Amino acid sequence: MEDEDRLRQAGLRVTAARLAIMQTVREGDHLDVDAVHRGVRRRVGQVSLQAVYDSLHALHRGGLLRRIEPAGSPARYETRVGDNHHHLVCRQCGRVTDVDCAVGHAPCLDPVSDAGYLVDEADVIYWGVCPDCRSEDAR
Amino acid sequence: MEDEDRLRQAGLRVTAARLAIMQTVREGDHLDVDAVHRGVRRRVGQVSLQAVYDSLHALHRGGLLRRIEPAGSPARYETRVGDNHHHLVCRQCGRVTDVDCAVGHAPCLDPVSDAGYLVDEADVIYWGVCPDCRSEDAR
DNA sequence: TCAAATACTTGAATCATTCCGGTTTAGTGC
DNA sequence: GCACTAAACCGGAATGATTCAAGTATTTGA
Repeated sequence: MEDEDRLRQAGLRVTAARLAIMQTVREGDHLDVDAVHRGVRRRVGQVSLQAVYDSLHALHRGGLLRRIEPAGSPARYETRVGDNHHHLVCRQCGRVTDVDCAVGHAPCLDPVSDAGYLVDEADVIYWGVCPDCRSEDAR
Repeated sequence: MEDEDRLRQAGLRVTAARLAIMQTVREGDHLDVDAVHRGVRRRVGQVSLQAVYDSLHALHRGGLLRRIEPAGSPARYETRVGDNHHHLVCRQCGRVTDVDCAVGHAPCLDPVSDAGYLVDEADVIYWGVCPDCRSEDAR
């Protein structure tokens, strides 16, 4: 499905900025807001940072984008939604890499005990050092 | 083991402020920095917020405290370290509740594929609505 | 085509956290 | 017990991602 339709389906208006955000995020690799902003401007010219914040929120609320926020780092966005995959985060360079979920389909949504909570999402972040930084260190 | 010994073992000096921080965090429930600060002052009088930040970092580095940082919320601390348990976080009130790990002993440390990362920690956060907020909502 | 709702703009505010330079204190060796 | 040094602590200022606010522009569907 096209971004345009996805936007409409989520009850959002279609604007050049939003389409550019979707493209930018899709082609990028877990970009932060600033990187998205740069990408959007490269595509469609002047767009304010606040508009990017606004739209990212709207797109996230509408389920078109997933937002991840590793401790101590600004928020990052990706287009892979709905499959509840997980993330590897490099402690040194901050790079984020997707990992599939171990436990099947709509997985990892069930804690051992839910303590009465109504759970709707699980965030799993593996912290470590990425291959590049490892070889960097070895030098 | 006493906090005093734990501090020394981590190569940290023993101060009234630090002991009070340990106590406060132990008796509290995933407190944020401000709450720790209030608790410490109740116990030992004037201590600066910066000292609390400093000490919490030192204690975290020394492995005496675990730090959790759910997206969009200030950092919180707990004394339960080393067992890699997980957390339920309430979307409405921000409350944090411990959950044991599903997968045994030193668990959840192995992603399906590590993509070449050297993984040393896993953060698992289940997002939902806590019992209190649920009954609040039902009203 | 027009009105209403939504999106975008600029500019300022917020707030947790960090940085800095100076002062005090705990711990060690005498 | 005393002095010395490194670690802790202090107040104050800076940072930086994010949000708020109020006005202007654009999309949409009637």
